[in-house]
Amino acid sequence: MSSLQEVARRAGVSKATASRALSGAAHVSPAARERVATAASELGYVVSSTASSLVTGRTKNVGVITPFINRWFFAEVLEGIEGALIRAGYDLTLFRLPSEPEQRSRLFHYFLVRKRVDAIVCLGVALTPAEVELIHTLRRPAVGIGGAIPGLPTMSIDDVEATRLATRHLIGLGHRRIVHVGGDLGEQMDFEVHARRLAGFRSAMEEAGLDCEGAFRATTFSVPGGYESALALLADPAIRPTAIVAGCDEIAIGVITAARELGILVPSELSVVGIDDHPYAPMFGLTTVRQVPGEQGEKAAEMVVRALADATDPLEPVASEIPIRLVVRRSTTAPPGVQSVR
Amino acid sequence: MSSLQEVARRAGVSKATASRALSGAAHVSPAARERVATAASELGYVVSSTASSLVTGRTKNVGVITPFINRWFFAEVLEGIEGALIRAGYDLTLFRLPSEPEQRSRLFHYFLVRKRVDAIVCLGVALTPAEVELIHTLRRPAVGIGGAIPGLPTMSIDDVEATRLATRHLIGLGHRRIVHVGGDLGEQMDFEVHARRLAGFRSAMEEAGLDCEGAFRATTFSVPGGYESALALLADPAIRPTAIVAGCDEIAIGVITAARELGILVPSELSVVGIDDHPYAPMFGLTTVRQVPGEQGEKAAEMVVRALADATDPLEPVASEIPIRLVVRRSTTAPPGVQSVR
DNA sequence: AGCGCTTTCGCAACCGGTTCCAGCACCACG
DNA sequence: CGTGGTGCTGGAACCGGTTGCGAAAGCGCT
Repeated sequence: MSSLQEVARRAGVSKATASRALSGAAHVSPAARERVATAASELGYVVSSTASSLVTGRTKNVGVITPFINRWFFAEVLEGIEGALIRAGYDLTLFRLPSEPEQRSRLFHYFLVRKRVDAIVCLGVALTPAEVELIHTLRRPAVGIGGAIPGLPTMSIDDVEATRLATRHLIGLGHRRIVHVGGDLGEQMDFEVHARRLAGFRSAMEEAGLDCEGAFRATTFSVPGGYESALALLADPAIRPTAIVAGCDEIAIGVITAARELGILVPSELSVVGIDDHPYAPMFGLTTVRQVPGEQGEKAAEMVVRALADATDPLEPVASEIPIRLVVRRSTTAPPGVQSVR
Repeated sequence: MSSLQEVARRAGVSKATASRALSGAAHVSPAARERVATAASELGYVVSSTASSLVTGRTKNVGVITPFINRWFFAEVLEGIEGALIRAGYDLTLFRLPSEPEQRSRLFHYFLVRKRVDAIVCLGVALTPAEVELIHTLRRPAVGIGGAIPGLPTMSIDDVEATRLATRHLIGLGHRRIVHVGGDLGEQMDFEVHARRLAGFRSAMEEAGLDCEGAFRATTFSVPGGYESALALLADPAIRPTAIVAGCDEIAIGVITAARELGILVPSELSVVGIDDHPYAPMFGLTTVRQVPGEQGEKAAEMVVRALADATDPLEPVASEIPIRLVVRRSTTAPPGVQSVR
C-alpha cells in the first residue's frame, strides 16, 4: 500500500520525477527512470486511480447502459464491449436502465454526469433528445448500439433489410402464404426494432405483390413466445402459411418446435427463417440472417476508446450499419407442390 | 460543473459545513442545512466521486469477476447482483476473467488491489489460496458464487444434492437404466460443478444398488451439446436408457429435441430430468431441479454491501447453500412396462 | 450576572497523484 | 571565457472533497 512518495524516496528522486518516470513519456534521464522503476516494483507500487483521475479528470472507465443483461443479443454485445475495453485499459461499469423515468434521469445525472465514467455506450437504449443534449454538454464520447440515435454515432444492423432479405428468400423459393411472427409492437424496446423488422417484411411482400393482411403475429422475443404463437397459428390447416419469417432465431426455434409437435414437417410442409444466427441455429438447421452482436459491441467500444485517446477528433454522429447476410440451412425450401427453383 | 466551494459560497457557509450538510449526518443547524440544499439543487451540484473516494478510501464500487457473461446462469446472476448493488447505491464494475494466468494475476493486482473497487464478487471463479490471501490482506469484503471457496463466504446450491434429487426421482418412478448426460470433466469451469453433479448421480444410483458403468456421457453445457450427445446415445435401441439425468436444462432440452427427432416419445419411452428451471423448461414440460440464479446474485451482493456498511463485522467465511427443489412436469413418468407408482 | 456545557461552524490539513514553472548543470558555440 | 540553449529535476500549486480541532455562539443553571 505504498505511495508515490515512498517510491520517490527509495529511488532518491522527487515525487514529480517519479510520476514522470512511471507515466512513461517525459524528460527523465534513463538512469532515474530505471531507479524509479525498480523502486516501484520492489514496493509493489500501483498508482491510485482515484488520485490520478481526480487531477486528470479521466477515470479510465466506460459506462454501459442496457435494459437487459440476460438476453442473447445483449449479453453477446456486452462481451464484445468488455473485451475491447479491457484491451484498451479501460474498466467497464455496468448500469441496467431503470424503467421508471425518474430513476432513469437520476442514473443519467448522478452516475454519468459526474466523473464516474469517461464515455458511455448505450446498448438497446434510445436516448431522448434531452439526454443526448446532456451528453454533448458534458463532452463525453458516446455511442449507441441497436438502433440510430439522432446526434450520436451508432452501430447497428439494418433491421428493415434483415427481414426483407429473409422474406425475399422465401418468396424466391416460391412461397406466397407467408406470415411474420415478430415482436409485439406494444411491448417493444426503446428502439423500434420490432416495427422495423415488420416494415422490412411488409416491404418485401408488397414488392412481390403479396397481401400482408393478417400476415403478422405478435409475440414475445423468445423461444416460448414463438412456440405458443406457432401452436395457435399452425393448428388450423385452412389458414396455415407455407412459410414463416420469425423476428429472431429464438422465435424461429419455438416455431420449429411447435411445428414438430403438431406433426408438420420442416421444411417440406413449412419453411422457417430467423434473424440472428444464434448458436442454436445450426442444430435446428435454421436458415437465418446473420448478425454478430459481439462484433458490434467491440466496434462501438473501440470507437469510444479512440475518441477518448484523441480528443481533437470528436465522434461523427453517423449511424453505421453493420453488414448482414443470409445463411441458408435446411429449414427453408420450396412450398409443397411447387418445383424447387434451384 | 459546480464545485462544493461554489455551493458553500452561495449558501453563505464554509466548504466544511456544506460538506457536512450534504452528507446528511453531522451537527449542522436545520437552517444551514436547508440553505445548502437549495444552493446545491439550484447549481445542479453533484459530488465528485473521485475526490470523495480519494479522501474516504471508499469508491462505492463493487467489482464482479466472471468467466462468462453470455450464459444463462451467469447473466441471470449478474442481473441479480446489479439490482442489489444499485439499490444500495453502489456501481458495478465488470471484469471478465482472463484465461491466461498472467493476465489473471494482473487483473487481481492492478485492477482490484488499488482503490478501484471496495469489494469483490466472484461469479463462477474458484480463487487460488494466494488470491484469497491477497483479498484478506487488503481487507476487502468478498463473496463467491457457484461453489465453495475456502476462506471466503460463498453462495451456491448443493450440486451433489441436485443431481441426487433428480436421479432419485427417476429411480422412484421405477427407472433402472439411467444415463447422466453432463458437463465434460475436462473442460469444466473453475468450480467442479460437473464433477459434483456426476457425484450426486452416482451416489443416488449406488444407493439404489444400480450400476453406473457407462452411465455417464460428457458433453458441452448447452442445447446443441445435449442434442448431439443424445443423438449418439439414443440411436442404438440396444443400449438406450429409459431415462436421462441432464447436467442442466439446456442439455435436457437438447436431449428432448433429439429424442423427438428420432421418434422417441418423451416421457412414455424416455424420461428426462434437468437442473436449473430455465425459462424454456415449462415449454418443454421439463421436470427439473429448480435454482434461481438471480436470487443468488442478489444475496451475495447484499452480503458485501452489509459488510461494507458495517466494517466491524467481517464476513464469516462460510459456504451457504441455497435451497433447491424438484419441479415435476411432463417429461418424466414410469418407464415402459412398469406400472406408474403414483 | 457569571459560569460551564453543548451545539454549530470555519480553518486548515489532509487524501495521492499530476503538472506548471523555475532552477540548475552541462554542453556547444562564438 | 562568456553566453545561450538544452535536458533534468524539484518545489509547490493544484484537483475537490472530508474531517479533526479549536473558536464562537447559544443555552440553562446556580
